Amino acid sequence: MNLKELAKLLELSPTTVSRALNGYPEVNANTRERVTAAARKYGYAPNQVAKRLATGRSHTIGHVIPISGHQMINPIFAEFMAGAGEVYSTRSYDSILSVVPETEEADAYRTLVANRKVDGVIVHGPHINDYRIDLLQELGLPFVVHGRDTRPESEYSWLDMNNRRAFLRATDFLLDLGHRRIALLNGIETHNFAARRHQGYQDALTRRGVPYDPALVFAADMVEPLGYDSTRKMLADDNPPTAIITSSIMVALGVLRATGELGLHSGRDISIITHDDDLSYLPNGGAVPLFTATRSSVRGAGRRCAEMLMDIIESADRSPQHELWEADLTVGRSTGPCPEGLKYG
Amino acid sequence: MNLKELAKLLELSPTTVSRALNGYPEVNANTRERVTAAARKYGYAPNQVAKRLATGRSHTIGHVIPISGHQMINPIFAEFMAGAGEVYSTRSYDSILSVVPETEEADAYRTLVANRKVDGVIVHGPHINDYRIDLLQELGLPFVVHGRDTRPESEYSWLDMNNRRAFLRATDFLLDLGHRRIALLNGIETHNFAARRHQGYQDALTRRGVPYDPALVFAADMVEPLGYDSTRKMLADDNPPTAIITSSIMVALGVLRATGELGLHSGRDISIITHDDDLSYLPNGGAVPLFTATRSSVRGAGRRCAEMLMDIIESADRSPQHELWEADLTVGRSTGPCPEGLKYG
DNA sequence: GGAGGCCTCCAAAGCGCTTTGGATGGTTGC
DNA sequence: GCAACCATCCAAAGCGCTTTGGAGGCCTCC
Repeated sequence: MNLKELAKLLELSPTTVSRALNGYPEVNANTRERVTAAARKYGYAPNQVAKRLATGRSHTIGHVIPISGHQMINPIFAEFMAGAGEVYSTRSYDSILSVVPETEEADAYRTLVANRKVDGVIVHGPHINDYRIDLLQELGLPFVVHGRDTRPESEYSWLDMNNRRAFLRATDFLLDLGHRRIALLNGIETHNFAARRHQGYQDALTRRGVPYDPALVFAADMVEPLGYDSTRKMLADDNPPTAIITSSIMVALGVLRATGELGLHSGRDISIITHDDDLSYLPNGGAVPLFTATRSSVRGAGRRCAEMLMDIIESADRSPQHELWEADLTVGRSTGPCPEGLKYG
Repeated sequence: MNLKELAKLLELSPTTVSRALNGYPEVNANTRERVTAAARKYGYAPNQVAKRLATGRSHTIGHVIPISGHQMINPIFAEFMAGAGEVYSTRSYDSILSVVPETEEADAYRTLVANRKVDGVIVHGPHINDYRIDLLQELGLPFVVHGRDTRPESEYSWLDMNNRRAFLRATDFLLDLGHRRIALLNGIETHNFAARRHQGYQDALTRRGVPYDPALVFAADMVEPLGYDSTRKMLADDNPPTAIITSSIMVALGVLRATGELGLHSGRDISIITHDDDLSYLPNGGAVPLFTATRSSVRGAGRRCAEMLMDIIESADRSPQHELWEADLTVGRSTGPCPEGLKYG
C-alpha cells in the first residue's frame, strides 16, 4: 500500500492525502479524519526512503565509533546508546552506527554528510582539542558532544559531567578522612574527561597543601588490569598510598583483586573511591554499596544528548546548548579513616 | 555534485555514467575510465537515499536491542557490533540500531520491514524457543541468528559457539584435576546459550558418575555480584565446591573478589574456569592469563555474522547457512589440582 | 550488398513521496 | 452584482538514482 493507492481508494489526490497525514492546515477536518482512518485500516505506512529523498531530511542520527589502535571499544558506549536509543524510538528517529578505524573517522563524517545519511551526529569521547568539532562545524552538520573539549564552551553544543568537581570532591572526601597519600588511576589523559579529572584531583591536593606525587598517578585504558597492576606496583613500593581513586568500576575491581590478594580490607586498610558510570552490568548498589563513588548515569546522558540533538535539528534556531551535570558522591563500604600509623605516610 | 551534473560535465547521459560507475558491461572501457576519473576528481558520491528508492534495496542491516525488565543492556553487544561494524563499513553497508522495550520488539521488526529500512537483521541472544525467528520468517526478512534456538538447525541461518562442548570440556578439565564439587555460575537459562552450557556441564558430570548438585548451580544476569554473592554463599556452607565454572569474566572477577576476601588463592585453594568472550575491556591475556578459560571471540562472531547476512542478501539463493565455532580451552593461573584433603569432598 | 549481430550509448519512465503553483466554488463586503 | 477572499483540493514538477527498451553505427557473413 502506497500513497497513490491509498489516494485512489479515497478518491482523493496524493497531495491531499499526504497533507492530511502530515498535519498541514489546508485540508478539511472531515477529510483528514477519513484519510487517517483509511490509513490505519489499510496499514499504510509512508515509505521512509521516498520521504527522505523528497524532504532531504533523514530522521536519522549518526554515531561514529572509532576503533583505536589498541582495538579497544569503549564499554560505556553501549550504555550510552541504550539511553539515546530509547529516545530515538519514542520520537521515531533511527540511528546509524559507523564503526571505523580511527584513521578513517574524518572520512566517515564526510560520507555521512555527502550521502545525506543523517540529520545530525553525537560526538563521543572528545579529546583535549578535538578536530571533529571543527570538522563538523565546517561541514555544517548539527551535533552534540558528549563531553567537552578545551575551546570556549559557548561555541558548540555539549552535555558533560563536571569531571573536575567530581574528582575534587572525591579527593577532598579522602583528605577529610585523614588520607595524604592518594593515588589516581585515570583514563588516558588526551581524553578531555580524564584531563579534567586529573585537574580536580590535583586542585584538591593543592588547596590542602598536600604534595602531588606523580608516582601515584597512572593513566591508561580503563580496564581491570590497570587497577590490579598499578595497585600491586604501588603497594610493593615503600611509602604506598592509603587511598586510591579510580576512573571506573572496572579499574576499581582490579584494585580490589590486588588488595584482596595482599590480605588488605578495603574501607579499613585501604580506601577506594571510584567513578561510577552506573553501567547496568557493573552494579554498585544495595543498602551500602561496595564502593564509595562519584556517580553519574551514562544512560541518562545518552537520553539527554539525543533529546538535545533532535531539538536542535528540529528548531530553526541552531544556537548551541549546554548542560553540565554534577555527579553524586555516594558513600559505600570501600572508604574509611586513614589507618593511624600511616596517617602522615 | 550529482549524477546529472557529472554526466553533463562528461557530455554523457546519466544512464551511461550510472552504468560505468556500477560496473555494468555495456560501456566502453575508455569511457568507464573517464567516468571514474571524473567522479574521483569532483568527489562525486551517489546519493544513497535516491539509490535506495530506485533499487528498493536499503544497504542497511538492522539490530534490534530489547531493553529487558531489569534494564540490563548486554555488554557483549558492543563488542559484537565492533566486529560487525568493521565489515559493514568495508562493504559500505549501514547499520541501524533500534533500542526498544522488550514488549515492543516484535513491532520494531514489523516497522523495519514496513518502512523497508533494512535488507536484513541480526538476531541477538536467542531464547530457548524464540518467536523472533518465526516472525522474521513470516515477514520474509533475511536474518542471521547469533546463537541458536531449539528448532531444527537447518531451518534458518545462524552462527553459534559450541556452548555445550565448551562447558563439557571445562568441566572435564576440572574433573581431570581431581575436582568433584564443581559449581556452575551460569547466565539466565531461558537464553539458549546458557541452557546449552548447563547441558555440557551436566553431561560431563554424568559421564564420570559425579553427582549433580543443584545447590552448586546458579543462573542469573552475568554481573560481577553474581560471582561474589554466590561464591560467598557456597563457601559459607559445609561441603563447598573446590572449583567454579563461570559464564563470563565479569562473574569470574566477582568470584575472585570473594575468594580474595576469604584469603583463598585461586589456582591453589580453589579453581576457576570462566568463559571468555574476548572482550576488549576485559582482557585475559599475558604470558599466563589470569583465568583458565574457554575462549571464543565475540567480535569475530560479529564480523562473520555480518558477512553471512550480506552474502545471503546479495545472493539469489537464500538457503540457510550455519557455522558452529569451537571455543579454545586456554590454561591460565586460576586452575590447579584439587587440594588433597578436599578431593572427595 | 543486404541481413543480422554486436558494441555503445541514450531517452524516458519509474521508485514513492513532498511541495509549488494554481483551480474551483462558495462567502463576504460594499 | 461584482470583486475580493477563503477554504479545499489537485496537477505536475521535482528529489537523484536505476533500468527498460530502443537507436545508431560498424562489422561480419553469405
